[in-house]
Amino acid sequence: MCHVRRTDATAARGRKATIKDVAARAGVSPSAVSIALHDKPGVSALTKERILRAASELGWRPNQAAASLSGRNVHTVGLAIARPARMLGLEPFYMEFISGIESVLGRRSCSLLLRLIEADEEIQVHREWWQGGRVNGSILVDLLVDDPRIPALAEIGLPAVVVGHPSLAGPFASVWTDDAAAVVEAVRYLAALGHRRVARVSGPAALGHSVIRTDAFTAVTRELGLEARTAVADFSADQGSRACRNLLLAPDRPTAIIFDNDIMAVAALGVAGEFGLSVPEDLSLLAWDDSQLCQLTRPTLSAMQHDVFSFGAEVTHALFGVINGEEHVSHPAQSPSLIPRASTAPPRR
Amino acid sequence: MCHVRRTDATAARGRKATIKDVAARAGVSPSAVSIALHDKPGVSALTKERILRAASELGWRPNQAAASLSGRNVHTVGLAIARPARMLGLEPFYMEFISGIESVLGRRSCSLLLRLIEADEEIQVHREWWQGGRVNGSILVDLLVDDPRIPALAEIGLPAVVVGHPSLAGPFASVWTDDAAAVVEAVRYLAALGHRRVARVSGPAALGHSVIRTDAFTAVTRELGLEARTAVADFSADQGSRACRNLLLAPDRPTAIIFDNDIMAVAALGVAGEFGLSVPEDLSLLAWDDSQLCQLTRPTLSAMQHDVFSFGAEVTHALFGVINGEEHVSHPAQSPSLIPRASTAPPRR
DNA sequence: CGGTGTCCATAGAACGGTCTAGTGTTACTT
DNA sequence: AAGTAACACTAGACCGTTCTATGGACACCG
Repeated sequence: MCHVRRTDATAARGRKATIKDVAARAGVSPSAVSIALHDKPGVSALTKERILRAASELGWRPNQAAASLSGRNVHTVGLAIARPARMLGLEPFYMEFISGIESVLGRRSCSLLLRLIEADEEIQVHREWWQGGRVNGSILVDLLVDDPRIPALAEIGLPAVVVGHPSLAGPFASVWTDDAAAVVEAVRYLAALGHRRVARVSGPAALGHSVIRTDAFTAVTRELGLEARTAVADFSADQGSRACRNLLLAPDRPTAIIFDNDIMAVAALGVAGEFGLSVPEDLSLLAWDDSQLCQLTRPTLSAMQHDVFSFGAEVTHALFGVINGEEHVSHPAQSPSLIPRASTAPPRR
Repeated sequence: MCHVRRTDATAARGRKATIKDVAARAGVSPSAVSIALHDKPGVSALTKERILRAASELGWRPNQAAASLSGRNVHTVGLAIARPARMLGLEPFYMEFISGIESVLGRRSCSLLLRLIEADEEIQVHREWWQGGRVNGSILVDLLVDDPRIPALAEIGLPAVVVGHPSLAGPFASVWTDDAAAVVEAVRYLAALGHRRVARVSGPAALGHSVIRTDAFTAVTRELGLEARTAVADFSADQGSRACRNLLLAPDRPTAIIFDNDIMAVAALGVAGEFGLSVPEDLSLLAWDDSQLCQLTRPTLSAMQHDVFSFGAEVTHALFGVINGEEHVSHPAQSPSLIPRASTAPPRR
């Protein structure tokens, strides 16, 4: 389809212009064109102008594949995400994260190679990308405890940055948020409001950061002498609701619940309604990964806020560090901070 | 910096294995390796096995850049999205759409080249991608009325599929949902419930589908003799709320409002609360682009449902059609259909 | 035994750039 | 005037594949 006209010269040949066409039109050698294009010393200002004019007249852009082949830089980084499609759509996290990545890539005229996959395909995909020379490096997300990707991808020498605590990252550089500190802040806040029975709905237990948060939650509630309980879910509204129901059905139901993302917290608002509990009087709810979603609900949701956009940008920055062989790329990103809204309050006496 | 071990041979040479290394190890010529890899006739079963073993021992994958350079297929399609980062995060639409795209790409071991950009960069990005040989084709979204991308990208011969009505697509193939029919269905439904004053909060007026929906809305409300009003917003919660407030402040406020996406509809629930109006008794709300979001709120939101995942898949399918030079690729996708939930009901007398 | 296929395998030319090593010209030094 | 340095530009190798043309080996046929 799309019957279209082409610019003069390309149309005539029926193919895209190449560096040779440009060289011919400007009356120089291909080398000169390459030099002119990259602003390197070696051609006079006059010639350069002539070359660039010829290039734009022919609508020529250097073929990236050819450039990569000699130049060694493919101007691309890879990201593979393994979560069910439906869930991905709803989670604001990834899109914001990707936006952050792009904000750094754009400045370097690099692009993101994206793949949404099943978890067991990921090693394969990165192998293909790296060994096939499609990417300069990759970003690894959703790290598991003892993640099989770490040894496998280290083995093939993939330059990568891990999004997660260094303890999960093996030999890779990593950028992480201090989840433990954030959990402590959240629990202390609820304790200060007067809550004595506090629960938490976590993400999948296999995820590295779930474990880190769970450990921190256990430690800090013990330290403060709180009654604590954790239910495991998978970030989805469904499982979040179910976990929440189970917690509320227990004989001594908690007066405050912390959720590992905002979707589950939003879903919990509905569950509270089912139980005839009013938020925050009967039940305080505290979300994680604060997105605009938390401000859309009534009551608005208190949340542990996290600048996901900047986080993505920092991770990408770190990846370029790794690619360029810099040392000491790993570093913590800004810690999530508590944004109190209308869903948390002292418990009813 | 990921100090890592490499597989034997690559470590020794300090670089990735190439087809020559594989050929040498298997004791054949590079051509034979290429033939074996692609399952083409020309090598004996025995040799082939030897070659594949050598390849896997060296961890070799064909370099995509080199393959593209001769083979002409870059196994990549492009997608550039121009919306502010924050908004993208919240809109479930794009992630689901991308998931759908991926579901088709994955089967063909193609990848998606993604860029989040400012609107005025888009032509430039596609030029770069296409003329630089980075993509085999692109998907164009968020079509405007008289979109400048259409002539510009047709001119350079980019194979592309437009997401939107053919009237917006110029010479390009397109895949679209019948928005006009959906608007009619929505309005008829509200009219059948007994609503006589119906309003609509649209997306940006420059968007092609906003215009199509607005025209349909105007036509059908006139036909049914309803009092109709349209307010323009930009899909964001903020502007959605504001538009909703303006509608509700009018002397004869509407008893039902249709929104062009679900974010704005969710935001409107809050606004209704501000005004002391209960949904759906005092005010019916109908969302568009039904995502799980609509089921998370209380009351749940009635919505025009739209299988965005399949839509993405169909568009991608069509793009492959265009790339392969097939005719008659354009076609409508499934029309959105009404999912009545708790936010719509007959108006209070 | 020469002719004709068939099968296996290879040589070598693309593909479209980048980059190094070089050539030729001019200007400046001594 | 010879030497040299700076500059403008080019030839050609090279990156890692694919693909076409071709060659050799072997079997079958008349």
